[in-house]
Amino acid sequence: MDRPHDMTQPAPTSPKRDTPGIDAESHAEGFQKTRNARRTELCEDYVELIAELIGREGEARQVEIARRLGVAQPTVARMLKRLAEDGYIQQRPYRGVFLTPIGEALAAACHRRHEIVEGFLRALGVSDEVARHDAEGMEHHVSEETLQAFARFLDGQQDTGTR
Amino acid sequence: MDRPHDMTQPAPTSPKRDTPGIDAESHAEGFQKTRNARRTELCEDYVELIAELIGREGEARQVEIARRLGVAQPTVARMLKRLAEDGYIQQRPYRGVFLTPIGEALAAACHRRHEIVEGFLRALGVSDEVARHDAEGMEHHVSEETLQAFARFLDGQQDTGTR
DNA sequence: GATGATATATAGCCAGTGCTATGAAATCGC
DNA sequence: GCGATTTCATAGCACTGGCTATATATCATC
Repeated sequence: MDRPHDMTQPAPTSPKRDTPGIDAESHAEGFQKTRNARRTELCEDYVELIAELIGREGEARQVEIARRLGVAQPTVARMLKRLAEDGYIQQRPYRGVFLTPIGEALAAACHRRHEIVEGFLRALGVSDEVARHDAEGMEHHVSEETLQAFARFLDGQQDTGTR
Repeated sequence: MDRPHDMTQPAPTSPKRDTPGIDAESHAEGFQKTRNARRTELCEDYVELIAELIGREGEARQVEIARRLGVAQPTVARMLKRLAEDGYIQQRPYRGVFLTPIGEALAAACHRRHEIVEGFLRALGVSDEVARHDAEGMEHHVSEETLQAFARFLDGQQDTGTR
């Protein structure tokens, strides 16, 4: 079992049921998910960046990844090892790092999400620079449902916005 | 100096200037900010939750905070110590934790932001549950400018939406 | 006021993600 | 092909934020 979760209390919700609709447990669940998502976010940032580098520079080297992410090279090295173990990338020493099909798929999904979020913010009137920055932070927390809503809004804009 | 930033490279942008508009450095800056923001996010989550608990239950105890956040009580104890050192809260052992004026202000700001983000998502047609979850994740990454855009949209909705 | 329950504090562990320093391997230039 | 440069790997450290186990302090009840 991953987390025991301590079920020893005998229904602690009953003594104080003045909460509107959200009980403590589901609240906690959300926070836990958010915490655990941090690992995934890093993976996504790496894979997305690697895809971008390959597309733009023809290759993705550790030093360049490090420079883009603003971290030291050994930090990248360790993370790449993990990404390789997880099957997202393939490392060819002194030739750069490449995406596996799985990695490509993840990168594409992230890129699509990023584009939608950033485009959405801009459509709302947010400045380019801020849209880019906020999109970078938000993208990992946008569920598919919300993404659909963003996309819907963008479509609507396209119809009415070009008059 | 906080981060040396390694200025030893002689203008590394010049050899490959095929990037559209974003150089590696500003890219890196964004990631670094996002990383450093994590500490702040936790503070905000705590302060916001404490305010909510005080408002709803009349008091905020460690055990309850722990239950809401889905973490163990010692984790909360350590974080509360930090929040107290940082001047956000005041701990009165066995009587609960209270917000300082600074803490109150932070909590209010976070609450406002949270409300706007969640309301905005709902206005976009996102289901209540998902809106709540996504807002929790997104709120820390929404800049004031984007928040204003969200608020503007909500105002617009109010006018045309009630027809 | 003793005692059991509850609340808090503390110690010590682990994993993750930063870092620097440094070693080893490959590539490049000549 | 040899030395310099570049690229990558590794070791070892710090900090944060999880955890469990356990001690201590307060509260409530009798």
